[in-house]
Amino acid sequence: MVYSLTDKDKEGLNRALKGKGLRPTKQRTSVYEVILRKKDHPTADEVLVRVRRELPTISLATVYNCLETLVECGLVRQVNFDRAPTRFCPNLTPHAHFKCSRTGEIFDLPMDPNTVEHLKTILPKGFLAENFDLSFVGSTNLSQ
Amino acid sequence: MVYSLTDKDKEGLNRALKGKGLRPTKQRTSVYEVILRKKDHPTADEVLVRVRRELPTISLATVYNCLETLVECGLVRQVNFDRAPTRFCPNLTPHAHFKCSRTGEIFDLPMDPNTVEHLKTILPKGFLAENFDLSFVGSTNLSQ
DNA sequence: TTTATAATTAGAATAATTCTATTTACATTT
DNA sequence: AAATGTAAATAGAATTATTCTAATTATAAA
Repeated sequence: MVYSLTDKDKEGLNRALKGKGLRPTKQRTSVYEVILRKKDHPTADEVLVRVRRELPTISLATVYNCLETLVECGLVRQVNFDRAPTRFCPNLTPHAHFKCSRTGEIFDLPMDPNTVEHLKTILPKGFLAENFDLSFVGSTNLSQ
Repeated sequence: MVYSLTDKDKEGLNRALKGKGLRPTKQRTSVYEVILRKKDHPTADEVLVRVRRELPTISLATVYNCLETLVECGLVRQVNFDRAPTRFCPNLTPHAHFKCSRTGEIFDLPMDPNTVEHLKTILPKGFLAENFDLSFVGSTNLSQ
């Protein structure tokens, strides 16, 4: 094994899975590992490539299954942009996403609790949000 | 013609298209008409069905072309939810979307300018947003 | 250890979107 | 008004993204 989860992350995964009555199989562990290791926003295809370095025979269907499980457990989030495949994100802190239309790069933008609270004020009575996805598209000028 | 655009909407369409050097063909007009008429959030497939009542031979590819053009002209917006086909929205006022996970229904949630300004404060220096997409998923209890 | 269940697998199936090559419509120039 | 050039529409194929299916394997519990 080239990579491996920290004890803390491993434990977090085990606890979250157990909470749903699910098992920490090597596929799930490996997918989680890959998602945590490089904190970018891979598509399912990209996850497949990375996981295959550890588990050369894993299929795309299993990667989808594992990612779906991780999302259900609240360990991974899905990120959507217009007409683009789903991307997956291990950052569980409140944040938005920004895609640079020039480079395609995706950035996490942290949101303070105050902003999150402010956001929720737009929910009318009777609307209970389980989660939200806030994505910006624009251009970056990071040269300064 | 059963339906038709108001003069105001027609003019808005013409002006927006002309601004991009494009022509108001009957397909574009009809797609726009359908999108404006029923203010829900149809997928491209649903738009096809509706437009075919007017233009029975129009193809899905043309519907995609027209929708893309309308998006580029700023007359229609795309709405994304996890693992779901793109939906299209004619509401150009600042708002978010809420999808009820029970019924699948999608609601527009208006955002006041103050909230929009607040949102933009999370953009770091050098990040210029052209647009954003804010989507909530949760449950509604509209029985009260 | 048997048994029951959950998970994985490959590959097929489906759904969503884009591409291609041809035809048609439009606007402009003659 | 006819010819010309370009934009748009078209059908259908191709591609991409995702889900489903049925068979096999792994795991946990009895």
